[in-house]
Amino acid sequence: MKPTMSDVARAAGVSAMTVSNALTGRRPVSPATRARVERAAADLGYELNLTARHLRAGRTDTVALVVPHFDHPYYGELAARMGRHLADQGRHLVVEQSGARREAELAAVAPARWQLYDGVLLSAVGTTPDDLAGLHTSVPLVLLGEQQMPARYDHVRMDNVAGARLATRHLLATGSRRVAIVGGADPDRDAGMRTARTLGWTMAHTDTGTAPAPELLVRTGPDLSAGRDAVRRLLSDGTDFDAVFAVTDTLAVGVLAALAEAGRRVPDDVQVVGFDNLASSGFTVPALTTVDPGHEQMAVETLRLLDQVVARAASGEADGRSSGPEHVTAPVRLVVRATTRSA
Amino acid sequence: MKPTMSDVARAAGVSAMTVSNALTGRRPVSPATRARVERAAADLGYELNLTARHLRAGRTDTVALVVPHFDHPYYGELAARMGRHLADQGRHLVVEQSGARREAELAAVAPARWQLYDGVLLSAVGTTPDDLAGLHTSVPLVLLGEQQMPARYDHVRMDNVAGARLATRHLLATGSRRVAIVGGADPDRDAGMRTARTLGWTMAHTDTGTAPAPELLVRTGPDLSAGRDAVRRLLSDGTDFDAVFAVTDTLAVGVLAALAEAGRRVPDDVQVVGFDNLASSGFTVPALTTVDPGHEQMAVETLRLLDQVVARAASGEADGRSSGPEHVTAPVRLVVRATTRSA
DNA sequence: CTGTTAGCGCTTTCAA
DNA sequence: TTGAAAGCGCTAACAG
Repeated sequence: MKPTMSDVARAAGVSAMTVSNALTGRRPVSPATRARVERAAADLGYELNLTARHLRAGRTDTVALVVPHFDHPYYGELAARMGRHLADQGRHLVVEQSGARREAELAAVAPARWQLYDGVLLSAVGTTPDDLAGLHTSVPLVLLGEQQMPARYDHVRMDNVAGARLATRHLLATGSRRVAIVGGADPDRDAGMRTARTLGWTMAHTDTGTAPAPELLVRTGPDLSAGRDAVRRLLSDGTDFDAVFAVTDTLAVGVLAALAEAGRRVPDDVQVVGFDNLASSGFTVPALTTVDPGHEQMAVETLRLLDQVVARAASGEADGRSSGPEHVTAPVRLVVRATTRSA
Repeated sequence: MKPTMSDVARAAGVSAMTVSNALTGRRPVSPATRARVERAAADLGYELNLTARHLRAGRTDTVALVVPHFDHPYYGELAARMGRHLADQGRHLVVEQSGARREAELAAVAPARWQLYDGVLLSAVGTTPDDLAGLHTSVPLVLLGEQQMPARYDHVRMDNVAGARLATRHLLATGSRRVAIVGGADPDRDAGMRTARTLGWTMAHTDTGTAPAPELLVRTGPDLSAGRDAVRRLLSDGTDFDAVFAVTDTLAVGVLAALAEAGRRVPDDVQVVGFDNLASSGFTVPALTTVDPGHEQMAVETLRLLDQVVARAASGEADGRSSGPEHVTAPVRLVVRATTRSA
């Protein structure tokens, strides 16, 4: 059997309480006692049991971040950034993967898990507002993502419409007239990221008194290959286009690959803009013009809200009115690189 | 106060034990009782406390994977793959980030955390074999990574030397004579991934009865920009080279960016090979030839070893001789794409 | 500075 | 089928 504090206490000839104090330093212990305790602990190979401490303390000093996929660079970068911030504050971050599945997202924020973590950041893509609104408690939960979300939770998002509008406007301002959107969505379907970015694309056209041709809207999957396939399709359909707004940088990489393979020059024949400003986006050939969604602001705001809601929960408030849930939209910014011409 | 099982029991007019049984289904409960319990639980907004269960059960059904950085695609893909496998088996994976720092890696496998997880997969890059060898217990731990590792733990790695040799041999076989290595290391320094891959590069030359010129070895950081900067330096130094072996695909992306910016054609003027076969590597311009390190085999082997060591720990064996630690090297494979000429 | 008591919330006995 | 008691390992709270 694994040795416990009592075992150490017996071996050192002290009480368990003293062992605890000696090991954690929470209360002063005489040097002699501390030495004896440490000796005994080492001899027995004693190891602290954190589950017991958590049960006792009711806190874990750990925050969980639930993302759809570990291997999507956007989420990897998000997790890394969050992890750095939390580590700076001496807290732990653990990341879980939901596979973008509704059940997995719900399981991750299920009541049962709420004692495991002091708070949960959920990057929701598979759940409906109703799913989340149905949760019957005030969990320390902050929502991230571009879906429609229930109003009762704090929520941080990026300004998708403004970003897409900015991107598309830049394409139109630099001489493009037929701007395809790769990864677009029907505006009347879901209210997710794609829909919002499609709306921005449409609005940019409206701004200049035009309207995009319907055949320029290409629906796709989320992966690199989807971006490539979309452009191949456009090309094989003979659709006329002189610019592509890819709704994510990931898709944009596929778009660039397809254009290169078809011998279309970027930006001379076709301009390209992405969205997300991934770390790798400055290193495509040519370097990708994209929309920065305000990564850092989102991270900072998210953690601020988390602290707020955790404090609210700690202070025993069931559904406190001290400060209602906030809904933050981070500001976007266009990053002009080499896949677009200068104005 | 949050309601507990006793609260539910009182409300339902039964014992806590019956609540537990009714809710978990571990033991049969009469339909009428179950209904009353469920009713009471719902009314009170009862939520299971997992920390208590874990303390009691001594297991968490959760495995932790500790990686240096969430935002390095190699680790993101590794985590995603592990997560999928474990989810298929009904177990949880949580991922932590060590920042590649020695203390963080040690903290992640510190005794204190071992009750939190049924097992830990450590992607070690910051620790020395001695650090890990010093751990004084038989933790369910499987090591991943290309460092030297202490023999007492299971360890899964890729065949770096063979892979680098394969890559370089391909470059030499397709007509290149001056093969630069970007991200190389002095063979007599640490025994990490870079050293191994540098060794493979050297061996490929030896295989053909030549030796690489020292100025073709470029030391770099790990990032995209490091790959770009390495090539810029090579170019500005006037070093003659007609191929680049980048020790990671990430560096290779930077290499391609720098070559494009300098107007060197790939593969006509300069051939390029990477290492890791990231998901995005098929979508560079041109598509990157690279070494696949056997991702899937590594994942499968890792989980096999983990199950083994967890079982060993569960069966109370202190340092069981039933089956010693295994050291597995996954086989590599060259993936030829468009940054190299065909033989 | 150190010890005693009690209990975090759940579940494994053992008994009815 | 249900219950009572005991305890997982740790640490507040209250002595001393």
